[in-house]
Amino acid sequence: MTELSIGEVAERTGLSVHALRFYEREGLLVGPVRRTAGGRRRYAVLDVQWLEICIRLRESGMPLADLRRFADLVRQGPGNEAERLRLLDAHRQRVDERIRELEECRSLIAWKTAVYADHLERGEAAGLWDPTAGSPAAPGQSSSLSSRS
Amino acid sequence: MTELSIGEVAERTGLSVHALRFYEREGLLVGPVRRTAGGRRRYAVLDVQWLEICIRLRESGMPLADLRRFADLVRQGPGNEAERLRLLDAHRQRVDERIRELEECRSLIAWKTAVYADHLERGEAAGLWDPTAGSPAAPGQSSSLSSRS
DNA sequence: GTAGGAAGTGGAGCGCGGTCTAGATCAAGC
DNA sequence: GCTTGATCTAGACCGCGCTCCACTTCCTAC
Repeated sequence: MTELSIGEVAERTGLSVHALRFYEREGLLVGPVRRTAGGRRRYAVLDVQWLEICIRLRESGMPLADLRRFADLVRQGPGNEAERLRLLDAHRQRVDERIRELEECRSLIAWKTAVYADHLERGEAAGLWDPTAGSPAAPGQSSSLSSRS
Repeated sequence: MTELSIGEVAERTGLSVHALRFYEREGLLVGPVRRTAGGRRRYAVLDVQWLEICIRLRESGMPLADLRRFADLVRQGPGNEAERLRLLDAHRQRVDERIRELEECRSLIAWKTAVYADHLERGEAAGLWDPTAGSPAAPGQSSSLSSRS
């Protein structure tokens, strides 16, 4: 049983059957999926592996349009590897940038949670609103973001 | 000139004036923004600081609904710090999770770009399709994702 | 006083990434 | 044969986060 039904693929990839059909319609798959005599889809191992790559790229924020572009390139066969590389590399850079951004946000959030945790530990009465209260130092440039919240 | 017009706030926060009005309508701001006699918004420093927090939280993927909930809590004043903490902390955890996820994706993408770069360096003739070709080891569990692309 | 630009309001529209519906067909088990 | 459940297609619909439109009002400068 080396080929899978759409339901089985949905189960093991985490995509819904709806999403699987949608991806196919949108040209995100490299080859046309094989069908049974009755018209049902039969996914080969390669199809599922490709889907797993798609899922990773999507998870990391690649828009469907780029994913389609990548699938188009692969579908065209050898000869356009430089373009595939550019596409993936540009995406990797965006992912790096996004990670950096998230880490910055994370540090602000962590600092604010520390302010609250500290406040709660000292008891409800201690004032978050008192600007002179000693609280953990703020990260980044701005140092007075806590006064209101 | 300690208060700013909506245009000035847009310029320094990077939000559009449309978005600023939208955020206000959606209850994402803590206090009602002051108005001039003629009805124009005048943003105080605190308003802008709050917006900067909102922007960070949004950037890091907090949905507007949660942001509104947080604004509601702050608006209600002292006494609900524990809930604010829970909200922020839950978000921080999601951000951490997201960073982890992105890093995993990044390593797959980096590996695939390495495969392509390697291929191009050896010249267009070398086969990406040859499963026996020595290529950098794949990260994670799956080791045969390259054969198709 | 009038021109021009910024800002006001309410509400429609949009781009993305799916999700769901309707109604038909297929396939396995009794 | 019949039921049950998975799958099929085409196309409508949705939630989110804005964005834009139409039209009015305000304000500054000439």
